[in-house]
Amino acid sequence: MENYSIVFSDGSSASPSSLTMANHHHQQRSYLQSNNGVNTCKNMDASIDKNEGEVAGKKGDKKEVMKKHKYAFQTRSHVDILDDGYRWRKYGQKTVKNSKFPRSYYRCTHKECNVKKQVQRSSKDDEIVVTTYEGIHTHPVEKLFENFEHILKQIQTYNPL
DNA sequence: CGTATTTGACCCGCGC
DNA sequence: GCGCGGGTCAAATACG
Repeated sequence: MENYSIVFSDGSSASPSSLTMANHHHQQRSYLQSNNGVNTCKNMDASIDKNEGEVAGKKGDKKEVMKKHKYAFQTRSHVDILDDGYRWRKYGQKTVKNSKFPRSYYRCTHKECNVKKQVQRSSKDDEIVVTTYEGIHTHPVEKLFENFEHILKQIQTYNPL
């Protein structure tokens, strides 16, 4: 878990003054197999646990050991939905224990792009929005402003797989 | 009319 | 086995 100070340049309402990011390196195959490829983000879960309670693993494909790219970060924002240039379709919402705010589940609307993300507001500090990305887009962004894309690139640069 | 959201049902893993 | 918590499906609904 490392901290970054990133300031958005457009000054939009979604602009975080600080951004904390947790990442995970899934280099342990034995771990993957022992869990049927389920939860590959032990470190990230632990870091989120401190803030929000438990985060369950996702059901995975046990046949092939595929890499799961999962990135979680939290921003200070008054809006839940950060426009990162992609289009997301909401497919679920669940209440989380130990949190008065629900968690929303989104999927990338692009065809054959299986990227998912969760958005969850902290119950303690309702200014904090925790966003979890899973997967890598198989297509370019459509939108012009690439603020968040830029941030993601920075994250991936700082945390090479 | 096509697409996105809402929302309860459903599924699954896990602990008791 | 059953209940619980978390994640997803899908039918109904909303919206342009």
